[in-house]
Amino acid sequence: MAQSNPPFMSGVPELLLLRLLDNREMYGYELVRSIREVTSEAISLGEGVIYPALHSLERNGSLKSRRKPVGGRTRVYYSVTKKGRDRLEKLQNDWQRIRTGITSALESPGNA
Amino acid sequence: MAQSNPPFMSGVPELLLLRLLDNREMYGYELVRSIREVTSEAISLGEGVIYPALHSLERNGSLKSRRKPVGGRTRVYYSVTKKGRDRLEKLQNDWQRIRTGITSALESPGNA
DNA sequence: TTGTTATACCTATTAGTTCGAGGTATAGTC
DNA sequence: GACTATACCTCGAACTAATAGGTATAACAA
Repeated sequence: MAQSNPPFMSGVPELLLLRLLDNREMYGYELVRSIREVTSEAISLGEGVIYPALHSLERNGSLKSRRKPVGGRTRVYYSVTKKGRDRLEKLQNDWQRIRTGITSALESPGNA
Repeated sequence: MAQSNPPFMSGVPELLLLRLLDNREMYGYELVRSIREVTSEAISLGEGVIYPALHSLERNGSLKSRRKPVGGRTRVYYSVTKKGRDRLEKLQNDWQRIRTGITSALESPGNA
């Protein structure tokens, strides 16, 4: 059914990925689990969201990757570039602005 | 250029419209200005967003409308139905959950 | 050895919504 | 007579998250 436009999720995968990878390099499968953790289970993003997002971010220069063999398997580790850090900062600003705006609206008079 | 997927905006028009109309009936042009106000200018939605959103919400039964002639012009006033109130509650819950999750993630260790 | 689960990567398709630009028409002001 | 504000509307483009499905190895149990 591919429920497409879930409310309030646009930009969220990108923000979370950049935020986590700004800390330390991680690989896709690890990021999937990590996102559940750092959001206190509030947000869960599947591999079908994470991998395309990582590829897209690498394509536009926000991330770089390196392949690292670990115990017979190969992991692809991603880390943030300068461009990615700039993008992260912009996203965080956008988030703050919208978060504040909505909070403001929801608290507006008439909140019986 | 129709900049399409601005971060963090999905679901926002729907939430704000339902929230404002839950208070009192309003018409489209009024809602456009009102949204700027109640969000402290943080969020601005054009008519190209508002009118289609209103039509869509009416189509799915969340809103009902009535035409009201005012000084030679006709305004279309919208108000929230039972279904719309349910939808509003769900959206507010979604918003809280995601807002909390993201806050949690952004405050996670490594916030140099 | 067979079956199952966890790890680890990936793509294709769909859905649908926000956005800017543009269009019509009336009322009021300068 | 021109301009701005009010008030409604549609169209097309762009984009992105979600589900479902697919491959392959390692580890563990039965």
